[in-house]
Parts: sequence; structure tokens; C-alpha cells
Amino acid sequence: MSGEDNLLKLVEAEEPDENDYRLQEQVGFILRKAHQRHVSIFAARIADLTPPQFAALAKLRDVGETSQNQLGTLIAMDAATVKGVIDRLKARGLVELSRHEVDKRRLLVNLTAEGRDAVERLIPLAREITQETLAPLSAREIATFMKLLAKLA
Amino acid sequence: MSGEDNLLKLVEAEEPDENDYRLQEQVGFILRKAHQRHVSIFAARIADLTPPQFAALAKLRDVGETSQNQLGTLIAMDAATVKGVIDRLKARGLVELSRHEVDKRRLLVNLTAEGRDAVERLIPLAREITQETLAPLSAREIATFMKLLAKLA
DNA sequence: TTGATATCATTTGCATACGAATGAGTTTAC
DNA sequence: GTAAACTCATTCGTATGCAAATGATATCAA
Repeated sequence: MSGEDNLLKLVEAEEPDENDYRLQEQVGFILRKAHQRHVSIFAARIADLTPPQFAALAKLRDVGETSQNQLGTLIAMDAATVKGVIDRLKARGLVELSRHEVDKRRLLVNLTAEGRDAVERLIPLAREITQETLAPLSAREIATFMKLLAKLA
Repeated sequence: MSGEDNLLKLVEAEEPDENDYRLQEQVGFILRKAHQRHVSIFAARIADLTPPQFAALAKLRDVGETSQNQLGTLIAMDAATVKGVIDRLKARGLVELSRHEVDKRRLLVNLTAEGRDAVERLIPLAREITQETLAPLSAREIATFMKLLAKLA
């Protein structure tokens, strides 16, 4: 009976779920919530730095001195956003800025000693943040999820 | 040889990847990028409304008149954020506000006729946005991904 | 009943995030 | 060699997003 009804609906409808739009099932909505949850976990473990600020420090640790724009590219921030992040890190003495000798447009960013200490100290916490964010998934699910998520990013 | 080296490293290291922290592989970083990509796809298809604004309209279509706070809960926005979103929708005539008759604290939000028209018109585009966001995945991968993402959100 | 507690909404302050416009410096094309 | 095109950085405006403080109203408990 209900099987017949469903079949009927499928035949009648030109498109599935004509009038139906479930916000809670849209990938964008869930992506936003998952991101919010991660940021909240991050804030609980690293109170004095935001994820973008930490990303900047961690990337500078990787690549060493770079231009502000280049750093932005590496951590997926546009020029306007990265400027604010770097300004705040500079104000706290975690990075230092200098002009490129040859190309005078470029603003070079580098970790200070204090900045380097901070990243090294925070990396173990960052690992825990990753773990806690992924805690609802099994090891196998994590592998699958990360592979698929990377395809979407 | 290289197999022996790897084994040696594993034995020597107290923790795997002691000095290694790859920002690009952390779930938070990729989640942020995936979300950015979605927002960008959204903006390309629906230029005059943001994802949060659309979420508010779509949810009001679902549940009808609700209080501002309750709406915020339904679309995962805190009170301060939802206020700004509703203010801007009101300024554009897409929602209207009224006081709850009994509980005078509550601010009721509802779609205007124009707001309802807008949602109905935009829902097909929102479906396309979801599709485009998920386009890098196969149908099977989408099912897996959505299941796992929901667990994280 | 009234005093403590809880809820709804608002405001302020701070931090991303991005489009668009601008200015300074560099590279390319001719 | 110079004008056009490009790149790097900055600024402005707008929109989330959240913590914390505040005020108004409701509810609960003694």
C-alpha cells in the first residue's frame, strides 16, 4: 500500500521532492555547522589564538620568511583578510615584518623567537583539536572522510 | 633499505611525526576551505542573498512564524548573529516582525509575501548550489560523505 | 507574594571573510 | 625606453560569528 503510494508519487512528480527543501540536509548548511563545531573545539583548547592566526604561524614555521600575499595564498586567505591576521600577530610580537630588498612592493613576514616558541608549544594542542574534532568517527571513517573532504576543498 | 630506515624511525620515535605538523592535512583547515568554496559557489548563483540569509528564509518557510531566538536555534546561529541577519532581511522587506501577544519578550519573525516569493524562486537555485558543491564526488561518495559529515556537525 | 532564577533580545567589542577601489612598484610588449 | 598590464599591499564597506554585559519579562520556589 505505502509502496504503491510511493511509486505513484514517483511517477507523478516531474522532479523528486517538488515542494520539499530540507535545509538541514544541504551540504552547505552542515558544512557550516561542522566548521562552527571545530572552531568551538579549537577555542576551548587554544584560548588566546584563533584558527586563522594559528594557521599563519604554523605555515610560517613550515616555509620560513614569505611575503604577506604569498602566505595568504598558502593558508587560503585573501589579501584583505591576511593583513588583519598578520597585524594582530605583529601587535603581539609573534611575527615581524620587513620590506623585500629587491621588490619593494613585498612585505616579508617571519616568526619571532617568541612566535616560534608559541607554535612549537601549540602544535601538540592542535593535534588534540584535530583528534577531538574527528572523535565521532572511527579510524576507518576518518580516512574515508578526509579523502572525500579534500576533494571538496 | 628504505624499509629498514622506516622501521628504525618508527622504533626510535616516541610519537609518530614528532616534528611534523602538516596544516594542509588538518581537518579544521580543510573544513574551512571546503566551506569557503561552498560560499563562493553560493554567491555565484545567488548574488543578492548570503547563505545565512537564505537559511533564515528557508527555515521560516518550513516552520512559519517563530521567535527570533528559536529561529536562531533552528539554523545554528547565536542570538547576536541572528539579529543582524533578520534586521537585514527586514530592511529588504522579506520578513516582518511583531511582538508575541502573551510573552512580551519574544520577537516574532515571519515571511512577507515578497519573502515567500523569493524563497520559492531561490530553492531551485539552492538545489543547484548543493549539486555543484558536491560535483567533485560520485553519487556513492556523496552518500558516504554526507553521512560522515553529519556525524561531525 | 516576593525574591531568585531563567529566558529573550539587544548592544558592544573583536575577529574573520571578501568585493571593490586605490596606490605603489614591477614586468611585458612594442 | 615607455606605455600598458600586472602584482603587492592597503583601505573601505558589508556581513557573519561569538563572548560578555545589560535590560526587560517570565517562571519558579520558599
